[in-house]
Amino acid sequence: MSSIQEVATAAGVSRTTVSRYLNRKIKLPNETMQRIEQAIRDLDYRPNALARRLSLGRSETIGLVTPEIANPFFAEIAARIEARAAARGLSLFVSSTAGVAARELDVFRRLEDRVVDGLIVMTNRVDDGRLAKAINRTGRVVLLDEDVPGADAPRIFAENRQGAAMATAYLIEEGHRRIAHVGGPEGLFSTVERAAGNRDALRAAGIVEDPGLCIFGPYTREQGRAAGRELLKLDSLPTAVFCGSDILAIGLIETLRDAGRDVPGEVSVVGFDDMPFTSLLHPSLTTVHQPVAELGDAAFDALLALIEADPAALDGIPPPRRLPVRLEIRASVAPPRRPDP
Amino acid sequence: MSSIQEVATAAGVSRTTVSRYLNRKIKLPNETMQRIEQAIRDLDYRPNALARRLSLGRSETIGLVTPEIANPFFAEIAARIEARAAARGLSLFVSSTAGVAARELDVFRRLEDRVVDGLIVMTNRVDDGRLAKAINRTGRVVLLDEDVPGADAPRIFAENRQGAAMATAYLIEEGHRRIAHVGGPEGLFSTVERAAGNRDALRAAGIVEDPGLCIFGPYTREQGRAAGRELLKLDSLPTAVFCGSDILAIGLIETLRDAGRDVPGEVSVVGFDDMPFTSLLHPSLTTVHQPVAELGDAAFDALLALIEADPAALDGIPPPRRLPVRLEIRASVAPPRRPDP
DNA sequence: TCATTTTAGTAAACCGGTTGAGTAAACCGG
DNA sequence: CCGGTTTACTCAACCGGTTTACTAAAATGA
Repeated sequence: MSSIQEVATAAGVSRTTVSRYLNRKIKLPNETMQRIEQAIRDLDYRPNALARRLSLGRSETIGLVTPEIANPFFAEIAARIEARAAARGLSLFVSSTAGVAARELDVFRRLEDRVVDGLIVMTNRVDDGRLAKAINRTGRVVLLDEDVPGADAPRIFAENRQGAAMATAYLIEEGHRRIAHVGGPEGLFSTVERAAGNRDALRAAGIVEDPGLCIFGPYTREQGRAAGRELLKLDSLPTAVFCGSDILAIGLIETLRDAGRDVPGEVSVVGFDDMPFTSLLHPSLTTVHQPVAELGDAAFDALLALIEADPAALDGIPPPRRLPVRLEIRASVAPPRRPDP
Repeated sequence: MSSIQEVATAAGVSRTTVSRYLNRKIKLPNETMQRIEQAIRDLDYRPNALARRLSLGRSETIGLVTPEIANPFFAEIAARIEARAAARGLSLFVSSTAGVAARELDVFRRLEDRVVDGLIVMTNRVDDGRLAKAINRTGRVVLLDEDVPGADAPRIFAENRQGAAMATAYLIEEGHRRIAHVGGPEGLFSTVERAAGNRDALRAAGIVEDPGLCIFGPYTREQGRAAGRELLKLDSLPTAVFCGSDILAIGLIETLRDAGRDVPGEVSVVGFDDMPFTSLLHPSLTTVHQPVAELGDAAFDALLALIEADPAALDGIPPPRRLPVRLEIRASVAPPRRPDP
């Protein structure tokens, strides 16, 4: 691999000149330009990115922190961000934390080590304060989809509360009144918001929320199954369930089906996220669609602004951005068999 | 951010000493050690990875090239590789090429720019020779899942041919004799191998392959739908279809279902890959399971060997590794209604 | 006691770029 | 023809580590 010095020597100029020329910081007479171009071609020169990075103090890389990259919802966001980053010549470093605090925090070390210039963080646990502290210490972080209370960072969220309200309102419209809620981890931002939306819709319909029909736990398929088992233990099943995520809904439906309960015949189910492939499930899942592409784009743009803006020009962090959701009506909801009183 | 020089000054030693100490290349008396440790703590020192990378000439990053990270099959492999890389302190740079040659080749530029130390490449197109050339020029590449003919690189593949043969043999066992094949892009390694396996099984059963029942095209859901439309145009539907990938099977089933054809009642379908969630589809998909975890691990290990081995010690590229597959029997296959003659 | 080995380091080059400050020569206007 | 401006560059410092080659002092051995 040839260096800029070799190019300079071959072209009969100093390496400063070559560097400036390549970065378009200098106007050169045609003849000199051509000598440099020729030397670059002859030597098959490519600037060493490692050297440039050290010199500039930037890694031209951004990091994406996801709980689980194998989850299609996160994978889709990752794809979107990758595309946008690639278009800007930025590399994307992806981390899959499995919701383990240590692994999340480890990524911040990479921010401090200058391995990445900034981070887009999606978490799925309730922070004990360490994450917020890490964010505030390093800066250059954008929170996506899930909040970290106390962190000084731009935020991009879906309209969780409205989405949940829409979902539950739809169940009510279809005639349901005994509606369970299977939500995410207790205390987690999205859980709280979606539960609130669920409550909004119930109240608006004059339905008293039954705490016995609310089950919270991690956003996993297994938790969906567990919730299903809980519900099956009740004297009578609710006629509908609003789930805080598709993955919970999937686990729930599995259990109900295994127990011989028909969905949506006996129990209607609504999810949240609209993961790819949920339309192919049996029954195809009625769910609240999150605008994945827009979430990814907005997060990327916010991070770029954070990285490129000179720190002095930053007039505080922007208010959280809320992206609209919509209800995707499919086949997992039907009117209850005997309308509840 | 403090530098190694500041630590050295604070500890009253030279930066050489600090560097060597941190890299365990020197034994120091306890007292000196403690002074250095103290200085590191006081200054909250973290080595600048950019500087280390330039100095070492390594980026401590590997790249993963996928056709589409949003595809759960690739996402799962990415997750696996990420975990293994993280355990080694390596970063993972992920690229989603959408099967566009230019984007694939672009990643190789990053290899030349020293942005990554090596690449794990999954492609989904038939190479026109450019990819092979790029691989041979840069080296430090491992091919995963899909071949690039003429490339000098370690290869990790699934037992495509055997897997396909198992799938088709299973259809035959169930009583099918008129079996269509919906394969990937013509000429692509996996397509060719899986088609061969399909043929193997047909021949073994004395069935003459009907070229009119073979449809090839990209590994996309839309192509699966298109194939479905093709099959529906036939005078009579085949009783079973072996698909070269789950995503093709999904598209195919969609079209068949939309046309009112029952799967597996009227048509049985087998896929390939065993993407996550295929078990939740309606009907749950019988498919050839690819050992995702093992594929990822093997690819990572092969790349690590390539990067860490000193080039002289490399005695040629190892032969392709073949990982076993198994047939995952679910619900998308049933005996034909009237056994074909 | 003196040579030899070990200990505990250090100086300086190197990785390959970027950049602020400066300069020699050509040009230009009055 | 002189002073000022423009053109076409260059010098040397800098980013922050790693590493080779070397040394002064202490410990060891004969």
